[in-house]
Amino acid sequence: MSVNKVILVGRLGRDPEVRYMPNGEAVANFSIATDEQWKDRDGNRQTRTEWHNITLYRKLGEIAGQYLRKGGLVYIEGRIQSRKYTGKDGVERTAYEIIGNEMKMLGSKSDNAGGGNYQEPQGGDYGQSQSYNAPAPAAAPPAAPRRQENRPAPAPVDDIDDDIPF
Amino acid sequence: MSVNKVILVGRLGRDPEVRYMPNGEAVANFSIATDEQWKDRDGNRQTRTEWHNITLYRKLGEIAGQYLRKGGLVYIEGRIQSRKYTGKDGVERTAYEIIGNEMKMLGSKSDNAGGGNYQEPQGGDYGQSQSYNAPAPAAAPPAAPRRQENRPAPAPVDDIDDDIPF
Amino acid sequence: MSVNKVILVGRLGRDPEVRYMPNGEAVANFSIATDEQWKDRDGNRQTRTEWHNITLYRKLGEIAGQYLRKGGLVYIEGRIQSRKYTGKDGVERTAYEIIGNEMKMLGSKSDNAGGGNYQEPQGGDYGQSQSYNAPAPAAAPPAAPRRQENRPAPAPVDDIDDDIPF
Amino acid sequence: MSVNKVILVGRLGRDPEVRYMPNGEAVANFSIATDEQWKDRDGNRQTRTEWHNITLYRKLGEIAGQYLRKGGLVYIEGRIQSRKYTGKDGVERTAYEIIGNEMKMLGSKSDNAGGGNYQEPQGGDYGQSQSYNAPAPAAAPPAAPRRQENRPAPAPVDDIDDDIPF
DNA sequence: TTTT
DNA sequence: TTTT
Repeated sequence: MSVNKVILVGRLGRDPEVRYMPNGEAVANFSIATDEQWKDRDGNRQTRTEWHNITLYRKLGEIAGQYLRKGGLVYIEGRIQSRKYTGKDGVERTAYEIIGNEMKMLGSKSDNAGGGNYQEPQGGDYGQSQSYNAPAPAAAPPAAPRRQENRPAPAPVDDIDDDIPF
Repeated sequence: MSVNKVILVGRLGRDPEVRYMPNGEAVANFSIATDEQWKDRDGNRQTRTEWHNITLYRKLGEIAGQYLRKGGLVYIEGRIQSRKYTGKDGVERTAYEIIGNEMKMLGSKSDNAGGGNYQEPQGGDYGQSQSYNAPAPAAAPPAAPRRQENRPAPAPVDDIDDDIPF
Repeated sequence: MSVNKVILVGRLGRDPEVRYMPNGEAVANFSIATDEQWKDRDGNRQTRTEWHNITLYRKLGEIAGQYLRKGGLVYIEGRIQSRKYTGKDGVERTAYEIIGNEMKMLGSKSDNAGGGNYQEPQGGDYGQSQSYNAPAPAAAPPAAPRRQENRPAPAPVDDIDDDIPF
Repeated sequence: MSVNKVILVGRLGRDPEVRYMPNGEAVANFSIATDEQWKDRDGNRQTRTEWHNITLYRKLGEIAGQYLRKGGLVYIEGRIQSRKYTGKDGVERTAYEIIGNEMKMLGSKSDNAGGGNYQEPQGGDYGQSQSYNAPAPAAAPPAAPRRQENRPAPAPVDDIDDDIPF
């Protein structure tokens, strides 16, 4: 009865952060930039960058952690989701994020590499069943950390679900 | 080089508010609900409603004011845009909204009517050139109010761009 | 590395036809109309109707058979797929269809009803894992027909994969 | 009242062909490949390539002719449109194409270059008002050829609207 | 915080 | 006909 769909193509501002929920499922967070350009009334070219906070769960989150890199170009399909939280300053705010259910690495050349000993070093597309997509389980410490092979360990678990959302 | 696209189908929580910028161009604001449903681990059906703040400029804004109504089903295509603002409490927050560039009324029956003496009383689709879409001009009092025929006058101009974004 | 996505909202020209593959999985076929309207150079309003052939597999196909009806408004998300076939006249042609992986019934009122003794008589949304979506298995006779409760039996199995694609 | 939207990201099989209508407006034609990959029941990785015929009118068509190149990665947003035609063999067929209203060059590196003396040698995004998009004017000889600077002249005009659609 |  |  309703549709909530977002399609983004943009570049990562940083490498993804991958954390694990108590049940061992991965949660990857990163943000991507999209730019819009237009000419103002004086004919001057203007640019505006929008940063989108992306959250990928489970298998997609793991793949993001393995293959996506700062500066890489990525296609994300998902939905908009808001979340209320209270900051360190005691102020309630609303955070918005994109919960992705589809992710495809674009830009075949240098960016988003990752290589390592994986079979898909360059590009690929990955889907996730919408039906598995329970809304925004809060990130939490991993039962079994499952360290990534070719990148640093995820942030310490006590950093998770801190007061700043992204 | 990047894509920022949102596609929503949902119902309006209230009638649109239409205001006018100094140059006489319309700005319509309203929010629409999308629902997602899933089963939790106990097999219980869960529902979550997300409210999306929509902004339509110019011709699209005028058409929204004329035809869209609380409860009506609408298709919106646009882009995500954030905006920083400082609330009455002096706290800075970020508001997110969807700047629509396409709008189509769905739900042929009672909702979204409007009828009046227009030729398209029921449904219709309306596009807007992306190139006309300068990013988020701040809403402002109308140079020439151009009252809507079949709905109440827009909110008093001194309400516009107040501290609460939506 | 690539994206092939179609989003349609339109009305069914006929009730869906549901057939079954040898393994018992459902395949629903129907077409939906989309209209575009524009003004020609003389200012006359023109309309053009495009008919889209939709194919839904498995669970989505079953749900379509149960709930979608001629005239009903439906949201379909999927991908474009072509298929070569040779007609009765011995001529090879290419058929295009939309393989849907998401379907949502819109238009809450009379259309698309179905009612019966199902829990979701009016609207609802249904997803399908992309990963289950093997490309276009040919439709075939059912191993176990599983008659639909509130609609006529599917077309005789020897009609399936005939020379005319839709 | 309806939506007909296609979003594609894929690579061009050849350089675009640009022709001109009698009124001097450009029409660019090219096809792009999208791939889907899945594992069959034996766990073997399968690939299927779909070729999409793209048509871009006016400004978008000119930009495509200037910047898009064989092998380049491109984002296309548009609508599905069918067209009946009779081939040399006297057989009537239906051709499907995507009429694009948005085009963005992706893949910043080598592909899609074009450089020349233009200001946007690498990537960029270009929109087109939906409202200008009259359905499929037939391609025709140019009133004023307007030769492209950095590519060969368009196909001879008597090749246009021949019996084979793409 | 990305990229051109 | 592209690409990895």
